Amino acid sequence: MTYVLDEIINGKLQSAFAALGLDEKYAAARPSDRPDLSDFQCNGALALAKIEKKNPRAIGEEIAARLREDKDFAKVSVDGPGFLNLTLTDSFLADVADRMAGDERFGCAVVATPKTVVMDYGGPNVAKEMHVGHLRSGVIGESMRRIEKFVGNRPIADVHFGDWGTPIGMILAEVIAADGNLDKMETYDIAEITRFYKQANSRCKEDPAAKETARQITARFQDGDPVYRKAWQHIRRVSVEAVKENYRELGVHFDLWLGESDAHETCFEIKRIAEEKGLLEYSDGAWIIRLDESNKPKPPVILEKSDGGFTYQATDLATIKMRVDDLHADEIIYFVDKRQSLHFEQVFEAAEKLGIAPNVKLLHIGFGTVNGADGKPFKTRDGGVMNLADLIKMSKDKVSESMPAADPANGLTQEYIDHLVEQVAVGAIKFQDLKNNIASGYVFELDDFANFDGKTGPYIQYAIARINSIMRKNKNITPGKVTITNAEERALVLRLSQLNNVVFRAAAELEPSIISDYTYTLAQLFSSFYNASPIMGAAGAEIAASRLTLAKLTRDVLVKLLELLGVEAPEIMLKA
RNA sequence: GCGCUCCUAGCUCAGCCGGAUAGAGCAACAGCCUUCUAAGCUGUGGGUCGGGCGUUCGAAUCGCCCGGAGCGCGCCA
Repeated sequence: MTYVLDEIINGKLQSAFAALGLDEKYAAARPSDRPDLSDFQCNGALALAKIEKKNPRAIGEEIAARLREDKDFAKVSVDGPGFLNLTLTDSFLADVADRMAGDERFGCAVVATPKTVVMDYGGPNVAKEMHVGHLRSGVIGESMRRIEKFVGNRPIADVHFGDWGTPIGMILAEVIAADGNLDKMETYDIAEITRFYKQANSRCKEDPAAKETARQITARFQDGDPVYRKAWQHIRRVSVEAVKENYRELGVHFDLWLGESDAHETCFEIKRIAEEKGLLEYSDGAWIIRLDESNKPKPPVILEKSDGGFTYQATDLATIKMRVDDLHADEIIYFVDKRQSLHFEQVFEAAEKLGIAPNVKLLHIGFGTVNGADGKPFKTRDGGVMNLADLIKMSKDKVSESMPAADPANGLTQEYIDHLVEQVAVGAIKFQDLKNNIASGYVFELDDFANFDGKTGPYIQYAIARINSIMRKNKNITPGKVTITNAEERALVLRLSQLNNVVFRAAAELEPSIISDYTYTLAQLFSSFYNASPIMGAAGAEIAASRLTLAKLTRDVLVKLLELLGVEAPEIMLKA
């Protein structure tokens, strides 16, 4: 039996409400907005008063009278217009901490009915260097995958590689233009292929004829031309290797490395279903599905272009069908730049009309862009897009500047320090990405790279490293039963007790920032505890044992939280 | 033109399915290292929540209007 604090407190409220014949729907507690008055508050009396046309304070007092009989509450009061303020006893809270410390899930529940959640993030493309946009998608998606898994769902992450569209034709055209044919293709590595793509990209922007050639080659390639397909396989393989290396460094995991190409055959099926359902329409040489325009004008979904190639809307629909049929998805979640929201609205509506995803929840979680100081999407000095590898390198360079030298005196090897630099640098980048709401973008300040103070990944890593140090230096003490001896300890335990609530809210709202925010405040409370509650100088062995339990529990919870964010926790963290 | 999103402290952001005294980080200022890591802690200052009207006992939160910013709108993905 898991021990979930919110359920226990809500349970107490529910029985009080039920005993008074009040609707239990309003018997919900939440962390108090007024920590000076209470640990938890319940605003149910206010809502009930409106419905039952009674005085909210009178209802509140009736409920309070019941709750006061419960010895777990130190104080129950009705304040203001009818807020129910609940304060737990120190011994009850101490017991919560003991139970959390004794449970490998720290008192967190698991969902009653696990869902299969297909998660689509990353979305890198063949031959293109990964940039900060891919970073956000990967970092956010990876965190949500871990959160889904922790609460008991079955996430399946698919990278959904962009390996099928016009860029392929562009590269092929560019190589043919350079070499006369594709014979040398297999000798090109990722750097050369990327160079071909960049050239092709600027050529197609300037020259409509080049664009047309690329389009024709794309169509023939998709149609199955063996020479083109062979060249494509090389491009894809080399690109996947490069992308995997990028994601390995970031700690972003995928269960499936499928791509748009894998959906190609199913595109024909989508077209057939559309035809069967009478949804397919021929318009300006293209095959389209018209959408409902009664609410607002919405462009139609184009399945097949006038040149015969399928669009990415077609491949997205085909991919939905495959995820439903083959992976048995209950939910499909896309973590893609919010500028693509119209695309997903269109695709989801078409999927509904086609009936290819019955009872499957389709969600687009749109995230904001990474911006420069001017508030516009981040660009490098020469106006290009900041690529991911450069970004990571810049962060590492900054972290390296403040690293101590490897030295037998501090017990650190060069190998450890190199690893630490990576953990801190990547942790800083990822936390930055996860600390605000997904939908809001953030400003990427190069100058702030040297600064790891305040609400940052390294701050939390540092808190963990300090606890590790405490554990090392107090090996002779055995963690014991928790006793609350001061305000800092109480505040820490109270915050710890909200873990389950936080994790499930993050899962329900698909919002890792709920976790990053909680993680930060927990680390903050630990820092205060650290100053107020010494273990070595504790007044008595029992207090020392209690504090050691709190320190260890906090450390374990912080490590778990960072794990849910996809951030690593170094064992030792030193600065020069 | 149509649609979507946003406007909260000097800066970057939380809070938004109505509740009490609107919070944090950075920056600024003042303190704290002979004691478990100062990437830390403690404190101070800083707000017409873009503006207006409305709904409500109660609005940063809900509705409408206005102003400002960004993004997106059939054959790129």
